[in-house]
Amino acid sequence: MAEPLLTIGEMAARAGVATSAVRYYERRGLLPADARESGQRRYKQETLRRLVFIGMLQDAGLGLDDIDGILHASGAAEWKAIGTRRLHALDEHIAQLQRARDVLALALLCRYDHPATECHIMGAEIDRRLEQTQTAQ
Amino acid sequence: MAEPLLTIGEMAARAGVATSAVRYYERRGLLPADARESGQRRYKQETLRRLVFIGMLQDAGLGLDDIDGILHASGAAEWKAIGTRRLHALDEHIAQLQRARDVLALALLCRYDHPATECHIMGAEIDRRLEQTQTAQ
DNA sequence: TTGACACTTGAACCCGAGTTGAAGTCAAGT
DNA sequence: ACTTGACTTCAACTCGGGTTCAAGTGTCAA
Repeated sequence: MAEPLLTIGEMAARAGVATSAVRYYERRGLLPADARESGQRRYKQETLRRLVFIGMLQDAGLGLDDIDGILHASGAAEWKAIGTRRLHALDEHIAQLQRARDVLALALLCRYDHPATECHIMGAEIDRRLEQTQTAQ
Repeated sequence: MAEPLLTIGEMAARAGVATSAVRYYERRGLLPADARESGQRRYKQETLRRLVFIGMLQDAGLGLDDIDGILHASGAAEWKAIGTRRLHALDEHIAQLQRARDVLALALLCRYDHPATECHIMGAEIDRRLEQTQTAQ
């Protein structure tokens, strides 16, 4: 089998991250300090997969603390709890961005040459927001 | 008309932001330094609306530099150019989050009690990613 | 043996968007 | 007269996720 070990540079390139990030993850305990060959890091294939996995979770908006929690969870229940929490947060985040997107798109439809703050569409949105905070207290 | 002026505290509360943020925006030139009454800021209603507007753009993912560009644009063409760029970025961002969301949701469906990295669904995703970076060079 | 090259370390620095703290000012109320 | 409360300034700090730097080590080829 003699699985070939990867240098930090190879692994980083294959995962599409900087070597500095790999060292940082190792420092944070997200990646194992697999082995050293005359002082230099040599990583297992498995560690490359873990590195890619970290990237996927980051894309989903998880912070390195959460990722650490998932990687070091003692059972599926534990990492799924974190994942579920983040999934909800992500859904909410997406919905919020979608609303913001729609407002922005609408504003771009303004036909006249006035400053953005005076756009009647934006004006209506601003009023909506102001009323919300008024009534929210 | 004698439009009532707002103290920084009132304005911040109505817009739902911290007073420190208002001072910060003023320093950055996003808000006008309307007036002072014995050293204290007094803002026009219009400035409150501008503050809310800033919040809306922030929600849409714009940075304060872009917001500054929009607020100080010399014509609609200028602010719309910024807005359009950010709208595209926002669309891409939402799409990317959506993909990440789907992967995360899928991973949570794993039925067995193994660590997240060994989940076969994640495993497949990891392989997809690895192949992408392989072929992408 | 000299150079190129990829790697090593720890510490310091970067960014954006504010927040925090210390020390002071001002007007109103008791 | 004193306290309270909201404000003022400026500089320094926070946070997350790294990046950059200086100085050094190890290996290979010409």
